[in-house]
Amino acid sequence: MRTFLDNQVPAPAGGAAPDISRFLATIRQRFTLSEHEGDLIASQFQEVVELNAGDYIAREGQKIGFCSLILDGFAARFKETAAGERQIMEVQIPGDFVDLHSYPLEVLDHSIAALTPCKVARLPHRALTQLIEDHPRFARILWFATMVDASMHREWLLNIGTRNGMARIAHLMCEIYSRSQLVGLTEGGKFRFPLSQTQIGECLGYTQMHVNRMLKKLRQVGVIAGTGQVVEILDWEGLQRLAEFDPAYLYLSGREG
Amino acid sequence: MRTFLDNQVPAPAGGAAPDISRFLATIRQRFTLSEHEGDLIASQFQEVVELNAGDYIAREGQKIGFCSLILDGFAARFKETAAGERQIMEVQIPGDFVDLHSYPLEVLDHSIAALTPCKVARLPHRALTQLIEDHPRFARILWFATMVDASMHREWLLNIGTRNGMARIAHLMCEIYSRSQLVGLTEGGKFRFPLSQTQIGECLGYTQMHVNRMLKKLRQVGVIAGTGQVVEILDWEGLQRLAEFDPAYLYLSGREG
DNA sequence: CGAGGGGTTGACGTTGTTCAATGAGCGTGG
DNA sequence: CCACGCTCATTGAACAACGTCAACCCCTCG
Repeated sequence: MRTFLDNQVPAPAGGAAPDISRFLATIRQRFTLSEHEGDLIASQFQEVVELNAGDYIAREGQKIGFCSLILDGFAARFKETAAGERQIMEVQIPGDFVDLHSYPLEVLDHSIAALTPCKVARLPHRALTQLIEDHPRFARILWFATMVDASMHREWLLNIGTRNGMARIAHLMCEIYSRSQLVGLTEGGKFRFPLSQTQIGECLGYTQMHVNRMLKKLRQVGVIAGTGQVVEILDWEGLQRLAEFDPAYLYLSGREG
Repeated sequence: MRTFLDNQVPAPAGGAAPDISRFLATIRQRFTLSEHEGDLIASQFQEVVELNAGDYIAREGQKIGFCSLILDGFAARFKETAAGERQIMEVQIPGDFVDLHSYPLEVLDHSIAALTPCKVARLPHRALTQLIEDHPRFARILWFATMVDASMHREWLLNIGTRNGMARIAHLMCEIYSRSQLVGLTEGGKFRFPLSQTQIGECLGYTQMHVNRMLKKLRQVGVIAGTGQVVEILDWEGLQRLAEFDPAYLYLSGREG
């Protein structure tokens, strides 16, 4: 992966609304949403851009006028210390409406960058405001979506603050697997996990070397297999037990009905 | 402090609207809000309850129908592991609208409990819904308030994930001092900091013994003084530098104008 | 006056870091 | 085609940060 650079390659949207079905799937997991409402949201997206690994989607301190939805690829929210250490706060997968936070906040407190090549659809804040005015119900849905991010932040705090070694890494695996499953990105126990060991360390507060050793132990214990871009879960129950993983914080079950 | 128990002592609100001026001050720091609008919000609060240290304000997994605003005292958001280790995710001070998250989420992913005796005003979700319907502007303001919590979670992740020793503790001190200042709870460099060393540890992922040693070092270096309920900052610049504290994540400056 | 919550301190063990060397894979240019 | 520079992964040994165990203090409250 290249370092976090800023060269974006805009691609013409071609007039047709982008395929945001993965995003809609995450919404419909929790709210009822008619086909018409889904199309309405999709039609508001203005452009689709292709990003390289390392490209910024949003930048700390910047005032941006649009939100981005990941159609394809992986991204991450992160902040950096003065010494250049990076802390990743959330891994973003296809279907994630990544910088919805920028809508109420206007100026972002953190950055978001592509971890792999990404396809991203953009929705101007103006269109969002209009959408909410016409359909006040959407405000609650979008507010809810951002609150799930906050819930995930809290679980990560619990993870980094109280768990150690294999459990910490196992928990990250469990989360990404569960979320990938929701948007149809798993095949049996296999799922895409394109983070380098360095990036896993940046998620968990570990060095790359320590991540390497813990991954080795996880493989030795027999809960996961695969070392590259694709991870296979050999013992889902065991992995969950090891990580003390309880998916409640992801709010995957329905609310309204 | 007693352990986190569940005995709440309701106190009659007496008909008059509670004094939520500290909360309004935090809002007015970022948005313009007329006196009338402030009174309108205050009038919606239904009851004021007095809590003992350790009492729950909200409980993980519970479905609650109201939000709580801290009028007086300190509280904390936290989660627990199976082993009983507690991770505090946010320290709540007077003026904080603590479980506004429960409004969009309905079921909370974490618990909130009083750290000291607390006075808390309650606002039913129904009243909140009505308030937003009548004044759509309030939705943005409240959404914003919850997003600042998310921003604080991210800074805590950075703190626990990348900083160590004295810096980690210094950062917590800087945050509580800055936020206390906003609601008029500082006197010179002095502010109330009623967390036990155990609780500080639960915020930062340290044991009580390690917190003790780091506090000792902070005192030796001469940036803070005081060991009990009240902490005095002797060298604000030095403390900030040590902690790499940048208050931007608290969104204390105005937005709308 | 005894129990129990906090705080303080020391010796020692564990977890995770640092430094350092090595190899595998992959795209680029000669 | 191969050499090269690069990123990523792997491993070992020394070291630092932090946790554990244990003892002791002070204070408050019943």
